[in-house]
Amino acid sequence: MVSFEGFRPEGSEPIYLQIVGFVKRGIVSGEIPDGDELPSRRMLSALLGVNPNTVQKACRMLEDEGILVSHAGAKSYVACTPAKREALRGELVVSGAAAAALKLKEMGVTLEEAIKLISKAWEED
Amino acid sequence: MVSFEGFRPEGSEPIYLQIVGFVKRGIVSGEIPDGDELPSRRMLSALLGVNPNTVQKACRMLEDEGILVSHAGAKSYVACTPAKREALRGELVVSGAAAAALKLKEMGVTLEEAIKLISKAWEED
DNA sequence: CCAACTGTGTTATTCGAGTAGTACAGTTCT
DNA sequence: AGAACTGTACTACTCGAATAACACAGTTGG
Repeated sequence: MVSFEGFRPEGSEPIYLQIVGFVKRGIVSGEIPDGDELPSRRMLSALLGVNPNTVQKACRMLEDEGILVSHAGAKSYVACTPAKREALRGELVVSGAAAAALKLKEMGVTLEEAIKLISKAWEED
Repeated sequence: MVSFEGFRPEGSEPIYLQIVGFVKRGIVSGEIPDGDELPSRRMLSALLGVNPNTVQKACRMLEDEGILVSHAGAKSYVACTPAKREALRGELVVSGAAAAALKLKEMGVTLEEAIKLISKAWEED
């Protein structure tokens, strides 16, 4: 069963996109294995304190991307082949690192300084 | 005069917040010096292709934070003491690095891998 | 002075995200 | 079979972001 313990909606990004991102990152990290069961829409919405429709929208998006399999009446399961997992990893990690690097660089931070800051943040978490 | 050449609204983040962030990063990088003149609301909205009210909302927020000085009828100028600039730098750089580190770490990326990715993204931009 | 700018404020409208409640159909298990 | 779940669909509503079109007051330069 996929655990949503470390997840709380925050910031201005739409909640359903945050849910999608959370699941994707969980898959990439290996924390969410292939075939893992997803909590029901109602269960999950209660756990996260958000509306069932918001959860449904996230699930719909995950299903459209082929990461989730849902059948009416039955439970939902994560379906992610190793190939798709690698593609996801590339998509998320590279874009994430690039976006962070771009913003830091834009502020006049040197590469050495950036590495130092990243390393420091790494420890503190 | 503050240049908005490298700026285009994108993503789900509200445009007025993106404008605020752009100006803040410009100040931190030194690209926008203290006392620099800001394009008028109408001029800026035409340049960015957004509504004057959206620009006004961003300017209002910057003024509330003491980064911008506006007088009715007169032009607007950036007003940022060295101390405030350092505070901004800390706020943006540290939080940016921390957010990047958190996301990468969450995906099971090692620190060495993260540094490698950041370095690569640094060159490519 | 006066025309052309500047910032500011107001009202109305559109649009998407999120909330709320309900209904329906398929499955799973006893 | 029947109860209890499951996903799915739908409508109505609130709220904030963004747009649009103004009106008003202060500043500036010819």
